[in-house]
Parts: sequence; structure tokens; C-alpha cells
Amino acid sequence: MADKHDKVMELALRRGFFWPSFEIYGGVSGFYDYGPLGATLKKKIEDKWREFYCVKEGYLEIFSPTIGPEEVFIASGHVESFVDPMVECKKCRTPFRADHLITSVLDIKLDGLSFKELEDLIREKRIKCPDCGGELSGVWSYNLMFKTHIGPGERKVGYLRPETAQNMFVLFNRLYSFYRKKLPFGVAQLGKAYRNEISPRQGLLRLREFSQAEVEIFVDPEDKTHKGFSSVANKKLRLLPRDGKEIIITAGDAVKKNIIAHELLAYQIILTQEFLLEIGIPSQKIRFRQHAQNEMAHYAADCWDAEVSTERFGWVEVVGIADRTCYDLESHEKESKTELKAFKQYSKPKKKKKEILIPNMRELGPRFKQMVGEIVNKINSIGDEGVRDFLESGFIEIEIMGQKIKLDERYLEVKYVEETITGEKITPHVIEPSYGIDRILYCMLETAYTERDNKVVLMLKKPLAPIEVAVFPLINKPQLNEVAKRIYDSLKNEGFYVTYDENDSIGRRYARVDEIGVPYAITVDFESLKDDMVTIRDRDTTKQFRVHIKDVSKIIKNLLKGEITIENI
RNA sequence: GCGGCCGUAGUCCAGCCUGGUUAAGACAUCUGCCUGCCACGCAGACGACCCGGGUUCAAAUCCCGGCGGCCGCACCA
Repeated sequence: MADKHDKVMELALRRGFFWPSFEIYGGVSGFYDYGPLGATLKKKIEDKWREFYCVKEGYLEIFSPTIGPEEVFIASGHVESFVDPMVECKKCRTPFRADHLITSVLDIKLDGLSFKELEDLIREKRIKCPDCGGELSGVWSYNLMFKTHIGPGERKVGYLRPETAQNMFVLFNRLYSFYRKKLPFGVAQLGKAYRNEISPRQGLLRLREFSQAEVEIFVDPEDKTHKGFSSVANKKLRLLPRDGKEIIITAGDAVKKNIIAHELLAYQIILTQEFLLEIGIPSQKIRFRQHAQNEMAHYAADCWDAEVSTERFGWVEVVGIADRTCYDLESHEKESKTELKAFKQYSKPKKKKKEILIPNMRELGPRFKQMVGEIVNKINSIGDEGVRDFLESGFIEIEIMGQKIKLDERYLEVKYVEETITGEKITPHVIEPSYGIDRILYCMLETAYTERDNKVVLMLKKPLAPIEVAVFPLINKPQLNEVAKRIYDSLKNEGFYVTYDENDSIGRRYARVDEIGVPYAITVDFESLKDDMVTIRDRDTTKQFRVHIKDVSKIIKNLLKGEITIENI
């Protein structure tokens, strides 16, 4: 029995939403081409995402390279953590995660062992294949990143990015200046990411090259609020928290009861829900699942997945909403030796009284001559502790060019000063909603797929349909064709995605456009030649209304926007 | 990566077990006629054995390998 997944895949293939890539060379799994309808649909989903995040939230978009130098992914942890240690049974060839196997056989916890250590443990403890008792192979690693080389030769290693996020962390200082050094700010990026999956399946749900739409919101770690939160606090969410008990709760209560860690995360979850509803996923097919502690990515502190219910695969993750804390910025700061911090100004400057040492130049100059410069630098860099030592013992000892110099009260004077501290440097935390565009597109198609009288009707949300309006002559006659083509041309000029068809019967043409989700069809009949009116037919109800040709474009526009319906034109 | 099943026009599939003339059908597509609102009818056209090797006089068919798909195991930041 063909399930909905089969039917959607068949439709996608036949009508040009997407196709397996490189078919004439036998195909390569994990890659798909978007055909004309799929590419247009994808573009519309992406534009909707832009409308939500870039326009309404003001998180402007950037566009970065998809290849990055090794250092980026060493810092991000992907070179080390995006790897699985694998062993294989030499006899039955079953592969195992080496660490999982040892953990389960020896009933011990393993943390951060090297591959060699894992291998030694297996040999020492004589661990065999749990399935057949066969001998195990050595430990080998599988890194899910695509590796490449930058420039000639193999000296400079690069990787195809496994997520779009890293570019935005690497660019932090530039972005921080762009946003005029104020937190919070957000940056968006829509682009390709690459993961060399061991065994990709399930069509668009697990690709080796896929489109991510990510936003990184940089915030003060002590202020994870959102100014728009009060307006969404009453909206309901279907949550599946870590404890596994599903609840329906308002965003406000979820924060109050500490189910969702903070307002900003809750706001992002609501925003994601609004997005999914807007593209036509019904609310009963949406839930948010909290990651278990051990399931979370190496960088995340808390993470909620937006999941959409599908017929074959059950709940499918389409958006991940994570609090990545300061992990990424700190890692890049360390690896690049470049400060990646924001300056947090205190609401009131803090005053601090302290003692400092003032060099007595009158004495130091004649005594130390050309060494004075160095000595003064050393004195100025002496911390509070050094000052305290001096107060107690009456001298300090410094080292200049291997020479120890003792300085006593003759050379130094203690001064009491009041220092004003206006703020401090902090590493912002990052909240990240990360959309899987391809998965969303699949879920949209599956949701939209319906059958009516044995015919497929793709009930896509109207503004998102790749073809927005079809124009037909009632029958294939030159007089009608001429008028229909004129309407077709004028709609194209108005900016609509339009199709024109005069082949076969009117019924077949309606069926053809229903199948690809065209929301409205305009039909020119013989009456039209007399009264300048045409029929608009609604995809979902097949209801028809006659309107003036001159009003067609305005009416279609309003229908698509949902400002009017076919019943109240 | 392993195991099971599978791979034939754009799509769905017959034929394969038991090798043999021109690989059948349906739908879709195209052309012509017809057709006055939901896949109408008639006539015609286009179009396929996943790739490589082997066995054989002869391979879609049997054997081996590869690639791809589905399911299960494993994996999935």
C-alpha cells in the first residue's frame, strides 16, 4: 500500500518538485535537485522566513562561504566531536560505536578517551562482538564533515560547513560594530550546509547537502528577555519536556514554571510555531520537544525541537531552537586569539577606591638612566597585590633584562585614587533558531496532499503555491484563446506566477493545476466575449465566481493574501 | 556500513521462476479532429529493460560486482 510519503514522492517526481540527483550516472544518495516547482516553493518558504526574521524581528541576513579553514571547525568542536569512534566485527561485520559498546559491556562510564585508549580497553578486556562473539577490528573514526583542501597541495585543510552558524560567530566583531555595539542583536543566514551522512534515506528528510536558515541572537547572559514577549505570553504551546509528559501550556506559564528556561527561548518557540502555522502546518501536527541532557549537541545548554507529525516517519524535527550559551564565542576567542566580547555598560558607573604606586622620577632617572622606561612600565603594571606587598614590606622587587632590582620608598610613592568603572566586557550568549528548509518543504507537501474524486489536490497555503494562477479558454477556440492569452500576459506583467493551457478538456486542465496546487483558475468562455467577465475557480472548493476582466489582477491579489475569499468577492 | 526485498518508457507496472521474432498494458505527454465548466470521445505519434563483467549460439530473464531505492540493525551535533 502506498502511503502518503510514496504518493508525495511520486507527485514530486512526476510534476517537477524534486528529483534524485545525478540520475543518469546512477544517482548518489543524499542529494536531490529541486525542479521548477520545488525551487519556486522553496524560494517562497525562504522568503516567508525572511519576512519573519529579517523584516519583523530585524535580524539582518548575511551570506558567507560554505567552505571554511580547519581552524574554524577545530574551534567549533566539529573536528573532534563530530566524529564517531567505530569498530566492526571481523566475522559478522556488524559495526558498533566503540564507546557505546565498551560502556554497555563493562558497565562503566567513559569520558574523553582517545581512540587508542578505546582500542586498548577492547583488547585488555577481551571484548568480543555482542552478536556473534567474533573478534573486533581496530577503532576507526568517522567524521561527518566533508573534507577538502584549500589551494594547491594538501597543506591547507578545509571543510564544507556542517552548519551555517559558525560564520556568524567568526564574524562577531564585525557584526557587533555593525549593530553599533549594542546587545541584543541578531544575524540571519540562509544557505547550504553539508554532512556526509553514513546512510542517508528518507528523501528530503536526511540530505548530505541541505539548506539551513539560522539566526544567531547575541544577548546579555543576564538578560534573556524579549521586548515582544508580553504580546505572545498567552499563546499556547504543545510541549514535550525532558520528563516525557506532554503538556499544553501558555508560553508565559511555561517560563514561569521554569519548563522553558527563559523568555527569549519561549519567544523563539512561539515565533517558530507561528511560522509553521503560516505555511500551512496545522497546529495538531506541531509540537516542541526538549532535548534530553545526553542528546544535546556539544555546545547547547537547552534545546527544543519543533517537530511536525508525518505519516511514515512520525514526529520529524524541522527546527531546532537552542541556547548555545557562550560556548561558540569563547571557543573561537581561544582558537583565534582574538577577543570576541561585548562591552556591557553599567547603568551607574561603579566607583572603586584603591592605592596605586607612583614612580619618583627624580630619584629613578639619575639612578637607572636608560632602564627607566622599562622600570616605569613594570611599576604601572603592578596589580593590587603588588601594592599591598609594598605597603607591608616597604619595597618591591622587579626584574629588568635578567637583573633584579629592589625599589624602596625612595623610588615609589603610594597614592590613593578613586577609579570609575563604567562597565565590563562580557561574552554574549547565543540563542539560535535553526530551520531545516528541505524538511519543512517536505512536511508542507505531505500536509497539503489531499485526494478528491481520485484526483490529487495539493492544498498548499495559497500565497506559497509555486504557480499562483492559471488562465484557460473554456475550449480551444481562437477567439477564446486570444482573450485568455491577453489576461495571461497582463497577470504576468503584474508579477504573478501564471500558467496558460489550452490543451484537452477544461476538466482535465483543472485537474492538472489542482495537482500542483494552483489556487485559482481563470476561465474565458463565450459570454466573456460579450460582457468582459471571466470565471474564477477556487482550488479547494471548486466554487466559481464571475468577475470583470479589469478587476482580475486586483481580486487575485486579495484572494492570495487572504483579504477576501471566493464567497465574498 | 551490514542483512532482507527490489530496480523495465515521464509515472504505475506485465514479462524473469522455465533465456529465443517487433518487450505488453494503463495513465501522462505531443499532433489532428471533437468538445460550452471539473481527468469526455476518436485517430495517430513519442517513449523503457540501472551500470559493468560473466555464462550462453542467444540475457530484461541465470551468475558476480557496483550504483540506487524501500524495510530492519547501526548512525543521525
